[in-house]
Amino acid sequence: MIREKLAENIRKALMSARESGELAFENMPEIALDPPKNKAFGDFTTNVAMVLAAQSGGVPREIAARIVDKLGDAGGLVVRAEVAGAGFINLYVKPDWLHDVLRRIGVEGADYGHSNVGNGEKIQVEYVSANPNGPITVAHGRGAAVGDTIANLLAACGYDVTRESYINDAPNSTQMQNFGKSVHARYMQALGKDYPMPEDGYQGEYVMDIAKDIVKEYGEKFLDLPVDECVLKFTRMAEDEMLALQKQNLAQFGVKFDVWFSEATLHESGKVEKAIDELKKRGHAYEKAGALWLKSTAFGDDKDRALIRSNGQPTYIAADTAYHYDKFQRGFDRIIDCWGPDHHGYIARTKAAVAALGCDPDKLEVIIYQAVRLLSGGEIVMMSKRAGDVVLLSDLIDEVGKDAARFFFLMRSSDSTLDFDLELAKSESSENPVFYVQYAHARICSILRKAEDVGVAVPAAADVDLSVLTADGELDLIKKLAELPDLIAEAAAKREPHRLTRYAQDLAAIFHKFYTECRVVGDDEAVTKARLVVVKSTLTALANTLTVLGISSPDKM
RNA sequence: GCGGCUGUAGCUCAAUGGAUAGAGCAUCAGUCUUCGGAACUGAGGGUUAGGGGUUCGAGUCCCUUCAGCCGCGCCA
Repeated sequence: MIREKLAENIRKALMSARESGELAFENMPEIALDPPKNKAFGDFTTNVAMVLAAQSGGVPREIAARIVDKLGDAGGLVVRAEVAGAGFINLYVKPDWLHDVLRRIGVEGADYGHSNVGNGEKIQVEYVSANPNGPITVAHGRGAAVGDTIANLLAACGYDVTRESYINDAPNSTQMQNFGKSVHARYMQALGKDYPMPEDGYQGEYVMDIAKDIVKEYGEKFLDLPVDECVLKFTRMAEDEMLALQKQNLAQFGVKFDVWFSEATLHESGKVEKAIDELKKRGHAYEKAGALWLKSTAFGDDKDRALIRSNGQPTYIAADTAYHYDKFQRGFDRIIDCWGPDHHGYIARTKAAVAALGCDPDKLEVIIYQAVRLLSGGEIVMMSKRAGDVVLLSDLIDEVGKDAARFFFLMRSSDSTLDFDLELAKSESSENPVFYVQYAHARICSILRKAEDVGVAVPAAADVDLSVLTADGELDLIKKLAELPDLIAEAAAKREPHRLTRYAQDLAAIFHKFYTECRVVGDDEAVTKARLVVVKSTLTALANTLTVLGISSPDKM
């Protein structure tokens, strides 16, 4: 588009200046063209003169002046080019580049903002990955929103994305055993027995619900079973129920996985053993104190990690190593794991394990999102699964709605802890950013309904004289629309979904301003038609942004 | 002790190494109120935690000090 054309012309100017001896440089610098922060600095600005000065010497402003001189009107694209500040070149582009933006949006529609930079590269995003011993909680919620949106972003950029969640269902894990014991204790209690909960048992209400379900279906049938056998049976039953519940919770949140990968199957299929054998074969495993260890220190980890305990049971790390080995064997070009903050210490060992297996650890990328604090009336709502006062994702959705929940989880950089203000999220006012954004969408729909009422159809951009668009409110809005493709590409590349929520808010604000300044459906037919194109284009860009975020675009509110 | 994240306006947070550090909320003052007022305009408010360094140029990169949160198992 326009920027490639401008960059090409700048390159030509540079070459020409070098040939005439006015500039000296060895390597053609990258031509960065950015919309300036301050619109008094033109439509696009480039720092190429300063880059050249740093590379080959010279005074930036003088270099800039020579480039401007050679650039001329850049083949008719540029109205004015000027040197500013420390050596920036500010370009004022002929206004019809904005018309191209509108025409492009009209043609691309729901694909506007998407690209093919991924070029079909196979990429896997793993997120949520909860223990199947309880419902999805608010703590999982951020991971679900972040992982899902990163997957959406990558898909929008032409990657071949696989969404996957790992089920931590290893039958001999202490967590799952504890869970089974808790269900068992509640079962006994539900039948009126005085039976103690295990130490570190799961106190959540849902455990009692599971027990009651078992009583309802089977009555006292399991009362005489040996405890161990009964616990195992209950673990399996409860796990199935929880997994189904988790899927339901996530579906309610707009999250669906292509693959649910069970840890238990890794043990059953012998893949854990195989991975361990491979590590032994490669000489990266050794025995000590009756246990088998991975020599992860040889690959940058702080200490070696146990693979098989002295009691013969494989550790979580062993299974996780087998899991990542399996991912690599499935042929992904890139693997992204999305983990909570308590897992940051596992990056080094997971990469070490992968490297020890002969896979490229650089293909494995781990995104750590920081914790969520729920605030209600300024007070922190406590979350602890075992204590039972956990906040469930389904409760949060019931409270504030799916859209607000997703938007709030995605508002901040993943690196920052997130304070989730419940009152704000459910307030139906302009203070609530998700309402502000959705309101803009609904308002546009309302304008389009109005146009329909008075019998004006929204024309195609190509059929309209767009040169009547000259007001600041109109031009600012179109410039914002023009940013979307770069924004999505950048948010995808940096794995930063929060750029989208910010863009949505900015776009909504600029639209509201436009709305105040520019009446759309009015007496002047030419202006009405052109503005309808602008409004419809805004609708498209806003809806596309919200779609990537997994948030609905309401026609009415 | 080791490691991670964070520290920016009264509050919550933005800012590919770029120009005068920006939004929202709150406060104060206004607009408009026939396309949805869930809107818009303006003002005040800053030593980007402190110190050093790198360079044309640092909130951003490096070093260091301080503060807050989190993690550091033959748990998962």
